[in-house]
Amino acid sequence: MKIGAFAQHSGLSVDTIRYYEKVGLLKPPYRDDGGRRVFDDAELNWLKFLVQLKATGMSIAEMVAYSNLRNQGAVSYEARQKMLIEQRKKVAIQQAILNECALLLDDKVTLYDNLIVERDDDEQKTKSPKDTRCYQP
Amino acid sequence: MKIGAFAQHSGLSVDTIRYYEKVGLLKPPYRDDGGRRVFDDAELNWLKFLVQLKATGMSIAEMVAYSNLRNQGAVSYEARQKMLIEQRKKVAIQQAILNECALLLDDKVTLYDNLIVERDDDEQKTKSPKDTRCYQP
DNA sequence: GCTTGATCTGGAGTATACTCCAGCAACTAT
DNA sequence: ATAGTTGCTGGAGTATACTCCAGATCAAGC
Repeated sequence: MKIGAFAQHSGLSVDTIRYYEKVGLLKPPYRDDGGRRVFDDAELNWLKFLVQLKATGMSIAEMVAYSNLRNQGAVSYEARQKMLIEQRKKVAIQQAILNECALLLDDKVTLYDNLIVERDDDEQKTKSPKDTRCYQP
Repeated sequence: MKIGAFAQHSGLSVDTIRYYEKVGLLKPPYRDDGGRRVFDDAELNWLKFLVQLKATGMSIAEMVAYSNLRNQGAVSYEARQKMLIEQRKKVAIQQAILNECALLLDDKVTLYDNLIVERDDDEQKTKSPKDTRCYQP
């Protein structure tokens, strides 16, 4: 598949694909007669994996390190696994932080419900104190 | 408290504190006789909240927008609540993505366990094929 | 008094990860 | 055949969020 389709299937832009190739995340692909890049499904799966690593907060530099290990073949299994274990730990930390923040946001949203009610109550009282008394004859 | 202590309590650097003030996340603090910033606990709590918003992936620009609403007082309750609800949704999405990535990483780590065993089996066979036959006399 | 460490200002510099552009080549549909 | 789309390269530019620096001031301990 050509770079446009490759980009679309991965959710990245064409420029980003070329950038990823330049920094070493993607291996230089086969070129057709016209000098255009042609990517295969294996490379698409690899790129999708990179996108997921990125979603975990891994930097390009780290992904390049992983990519280089991958290019060394079976001898780097341990090193690669170690990197993934490290990243897994970071994900756990991020998850904990996000869970905390989710609770905080929920609390704050509830708090604003209360603040809005209080504010509007005050407004009522200030504007026409007699109105409130209508309901307590 | 002075900027050094303020920075330490918030987990940010002194430079970052001044940067946050410059962009409008922190209001210009009281200055002592020597012209030094003096922060109070209320501002520390606000900053800690900002740090948590940042942890949810909110950008500085969005935080400034929120901060500006806050400075308008009670009239912006609804607008602020709306922002927090939006951010809460983004957090839910991030959580879903992270959960998926956590599963992926766990799978990959297990996969590497298997790959390592396979690789070492192959190595055994290649090096001394008789060895494997020892256990099948 | 003097040194040391914290703080000040304004502005420049950095890291990361893209993103865009000019100018050209090649494929594709009409 | 021609117009439009896609792709190419090399390099410059951008957005974000800091981070660092020079040169000065100020407070506190010896």
